[in-house]
Amino acid sequence: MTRKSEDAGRSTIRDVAARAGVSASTVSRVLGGVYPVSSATRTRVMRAVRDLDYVADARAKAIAGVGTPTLAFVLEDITGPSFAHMAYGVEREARRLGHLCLVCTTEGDVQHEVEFVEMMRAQRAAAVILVGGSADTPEYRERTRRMADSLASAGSRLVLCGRPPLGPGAPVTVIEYDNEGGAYALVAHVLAQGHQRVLFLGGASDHTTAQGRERGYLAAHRARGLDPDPALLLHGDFTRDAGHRLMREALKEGLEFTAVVAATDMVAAGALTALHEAGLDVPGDVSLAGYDDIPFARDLHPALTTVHVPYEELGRLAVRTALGRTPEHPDEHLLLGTHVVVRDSVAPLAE
Amino acid sequence: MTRKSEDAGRSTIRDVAARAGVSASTVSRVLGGVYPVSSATRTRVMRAVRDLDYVADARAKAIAGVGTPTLAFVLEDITGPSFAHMAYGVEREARRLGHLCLVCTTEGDVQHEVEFVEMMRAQRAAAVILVGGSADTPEYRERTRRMADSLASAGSRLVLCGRPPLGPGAPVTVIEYDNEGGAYALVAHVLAQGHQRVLFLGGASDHTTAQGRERGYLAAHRARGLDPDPALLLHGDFTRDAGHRLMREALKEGLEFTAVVAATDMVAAGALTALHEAGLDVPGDVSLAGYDDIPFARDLHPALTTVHVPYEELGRLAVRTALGRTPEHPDEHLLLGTHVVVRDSVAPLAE
DNA sequence: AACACGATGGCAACCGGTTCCCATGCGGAG
DNA sequence: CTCCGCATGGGAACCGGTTGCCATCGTGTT
Repeated sequence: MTRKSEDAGRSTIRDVAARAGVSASTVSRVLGGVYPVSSATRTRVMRAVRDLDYVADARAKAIAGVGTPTLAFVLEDITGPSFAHMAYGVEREARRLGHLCLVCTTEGDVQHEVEFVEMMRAQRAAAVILVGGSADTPEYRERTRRMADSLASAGSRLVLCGRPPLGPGAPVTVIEYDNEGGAYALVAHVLAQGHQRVLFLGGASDHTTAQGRERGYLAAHRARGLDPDPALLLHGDFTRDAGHRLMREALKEGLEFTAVVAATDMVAAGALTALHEAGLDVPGDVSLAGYDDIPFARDLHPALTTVHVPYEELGRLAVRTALGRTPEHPDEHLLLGTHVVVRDSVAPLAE
Repeated sequence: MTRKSEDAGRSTIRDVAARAGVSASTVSRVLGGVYPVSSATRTRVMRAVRDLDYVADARAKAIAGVGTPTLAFVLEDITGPSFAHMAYGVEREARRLGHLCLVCTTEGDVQHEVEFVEMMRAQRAAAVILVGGSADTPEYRERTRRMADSLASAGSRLVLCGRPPLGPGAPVTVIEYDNEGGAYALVAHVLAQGHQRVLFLGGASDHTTAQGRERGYLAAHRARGLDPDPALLLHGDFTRDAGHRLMREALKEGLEFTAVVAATDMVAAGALTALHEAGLDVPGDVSLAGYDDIPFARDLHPALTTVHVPYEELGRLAVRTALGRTPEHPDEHLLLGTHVVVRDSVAPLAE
């Protein structure tokens, strides 16, 4: 009889109006809730809405200026535990603030990133959050600055989360965590155990996160009047496999060291496996430390000494400050602190 | 002079038209690309577009029927490694197919889930992917079925990914992986090593994923004519902490067993730590196996024997089949296979 | 009984695009 | 030289909502 069920969801506000015997404006007002409508009319409208299983088209509402705001966030790889935690923080806070949350993984492809940001500008996203370290080249700054400007001119906002800042004047919000400070504290802890030759399993040498951690490594040495052997600075990337490979090579080449500091826990995990494969005991034969304090760090054997980074908090802060920005509170640049978590993988130097 | 820079991004197609001295339709056509436009006009328009830094409002395009389609996916917790991999698969495939990807974490709250699905219906999302096991109660079926119907009537699509199916007739796409089969194979492998008393660290007892794995555990025993001691079936959840706690308790209570099968690798990781804390050697004193084959499984010590689940592929398939559904290819119900990965944590029973 | 006023709800304009349909103007063919 | 047709671009309707403004109607007041 009625075509009620077959294409119900496709119905428009005018269909509802027709069925309720009122005008579209009235339906809109009933659904809006504030405008005074007689209860008889309201009932008829609500009934039509239910019959038709009507839901207002969010996109149409958006264009009329009453939509659910959206926020986007872009990262290299969502499977990385630390990124996943940032994602979690972002999503949670976005939800709390009533925002929808778009996500894009770039797999490190700059082109993807640029295109996605452009799409977000078209979507009129309230903010775009770029997550994760990067090479800090002039090209990077130029490109990122352009994205920031174009978003800003569209009334949106670029947030750099754990990414190199752009220098003064760029319309960006920057939230970082202290890589250098964390690495400094961690390496200082290792050196305090008497180790003199500590191997550093770093990331890509142009990656700012990696650089910061490396600077901390060096600074901690200098603070003790030590001058680390450059041969002990190895570079790979932030993956488990890189840690495994680098460690194996170091072992094969007969590099001498009594402790290893990895640039991330993932790297440390790979390195640990390589050490075990070589029959070495950790921390008996060699000490090992990581960075990030991913949940798994506790379950490595021995439990990994590492640096805790408040990733989830980072994500939340990113959206909060980006969205909460007002003329009185313009650009912000936050630097979150970290702290080392002492577990079992670093021991005093024997002998 | 010109107000070019200050509010550039806010410009509409009519602003561009005015600046180029043409009509809005012409601008639309130039940007659309197909309609014939003289090259002089095209140049003028493009120049105006560049000057104003104009980008068409994606929401307005969407309502006019030419938008970028969107797809949503909903999970409990994005920080779980297996979920994160599904998320990765979903996002990748969505991007490949030109879809935007909305994400929502529910933290297990059913209300969130329902509300979010309703929002997605309003957003006219092409598909909504629900990820992760759940209790399979009548209430679940009822609720989920309602979501499926309402999405279907709006021309959208519900996908259940690793979730209990709804029975025949519901407009859903279901993609599962074989929990029972995987657990069967894994436990069979453990039993084949001579173990007789194998402890099972399960998940919530009403959770379908947990149930499937438990069924596999039981079936493998029966296939060998064994009747497992019910005291060896422990229930917690899929977290690392549950594994740790359960294992500690089992040890304290003096439960007898020579092998442990955990319902997930996370649980296994916690259990492994508890075993180590108790001074037990794995696999010397007790064997241990996990489930999921998360990347970290290799770096536990000993490397964890586990069941590989193609999570990323699962995510991709979910979007592909949901989007590729046509009248000729209606509902699908796929069951992906798994395989056990033998590493070092399970050893033949000594003696 | 006439009048004022508040409560309701419809009309139409608008948000920012797309596209159908038609008018114009140009060039080439007969 | 006239006629025809195609290339080009404008006008207006439409997508699905919201909202300002105004007409109407019922009721309370004097």
